Amino acid sequence: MSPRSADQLAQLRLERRAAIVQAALNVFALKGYHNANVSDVAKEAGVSQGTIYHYFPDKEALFVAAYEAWEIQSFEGSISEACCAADSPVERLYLLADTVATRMQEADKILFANVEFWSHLSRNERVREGFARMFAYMRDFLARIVQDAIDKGLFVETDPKAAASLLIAVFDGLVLQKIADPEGVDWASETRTLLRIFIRGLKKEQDQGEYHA
Amino acid sequence: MSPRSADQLAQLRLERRAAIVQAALNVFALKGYHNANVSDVAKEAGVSQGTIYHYFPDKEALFVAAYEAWEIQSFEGSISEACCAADSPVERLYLLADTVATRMQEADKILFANVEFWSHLSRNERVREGFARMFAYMRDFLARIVQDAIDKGLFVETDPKAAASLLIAVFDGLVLQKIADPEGVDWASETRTLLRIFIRGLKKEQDQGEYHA
DNA sequence: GTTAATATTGACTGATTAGTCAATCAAAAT
DNA sequence: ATTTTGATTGACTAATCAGTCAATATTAAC
Repeated sequence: MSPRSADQLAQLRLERRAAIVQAALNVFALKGYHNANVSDVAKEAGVSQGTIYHYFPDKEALFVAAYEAWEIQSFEGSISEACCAADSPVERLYLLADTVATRMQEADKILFANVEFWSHLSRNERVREGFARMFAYMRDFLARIVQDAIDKGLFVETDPKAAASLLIAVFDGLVLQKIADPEGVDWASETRTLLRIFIRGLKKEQDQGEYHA
Repeated sequence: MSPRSADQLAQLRLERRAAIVQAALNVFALKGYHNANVSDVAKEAGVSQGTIYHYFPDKEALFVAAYEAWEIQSFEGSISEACCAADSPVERLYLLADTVATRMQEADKILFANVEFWSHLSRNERVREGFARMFAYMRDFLARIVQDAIDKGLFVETDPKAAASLLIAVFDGLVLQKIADPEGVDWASETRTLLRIFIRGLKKEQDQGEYHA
């Protein structure tokens, strides 16, 4: 009917591909890599199994694509934005924690995806590279905030990258606890408590014997 | 040849079972649940595949047994001992961190097992229960130390269980980072830095602007 | 020494599923 | 209208592997 340009076709192809990736993310996150069949992904995406293999050479490539989509969805978007709203570096850390906590709470699926992906870290080179890239991105992002706080005389002298690593480690650890006991982790409160302790541990001037928000 | 009592036989049976469990732990930890075949475990244990099924009803039961063995190996033994050596609760925390760090460093296998087991948390009820039990054990253990520190006026008033959860979370998170980049995590130093920040964040009386070991 | 009971074996099976391919369809170009 | 190009399909295959079982070995009991 309506004639389309080559651009439009390429666009359509990208959209179809994106739909498959999104379906793969949903299915892998829900069932895990090994329990998810390629035909499950095809059904979820509303295409046939053959079509999947028209866009991806094999199941592993599909998984990696889903992993990268998750990576982007998780970090490139809202987090970095949300974080630039606050003025002081300390406020920025709190805001960042809140944003992460909110995302974690609303996207249960992603929690599972998370661990599923982690379990492939040790076995899939491309996943490992993707993780390393994402981790470096997050760590440098946080490290800049910590460095800023040090420069402004708010934090004691410390290695900002190490501090950032530790912050990320805590969030990752909380994710695991949430998976083990979904009702037991109150994200909003746990992350705030955590940050309060952590920031008090880094602050130069401190109230004696009292927390402060 | 030599006659044996029923007790000795039962003992032999237990030993054979333990050998299979240990083999399962090695194989699952190395290859992951889905990539490890029951026949691999049999070969590692030096028995036939049929024998495995004489001791365990199915692969999942074998996995859970391996998980529980790991659980016990990881925590019941050296950690609680090492931790009771120190006098002050703060020293006890440092000692505990060192012990865990050492164990993590020497047992690469267990790191992988760790994540492999985590990835089954969301899908296997028995693994989830085992994890919850182990987590509660560790958390209560740490919480008692924190409570002790609060009682002695060393730490500010805080929820000791929440503080303990956070400590565990950081260690778990560091494990993940270690898996993603095995060379990048210097356990001894990272865990000490972590604890220094954490303890300073909890301490009542603080040096202003300086860390102290 | 004979029998009973239990442990062990490894070849086999039945089910599952990643990946293929010949046939079909749809759109674009001529 | 016809051809060409590429997307789509879903039935099919080839391989894998958890779990079985009839046969065998080992030990205990009598």
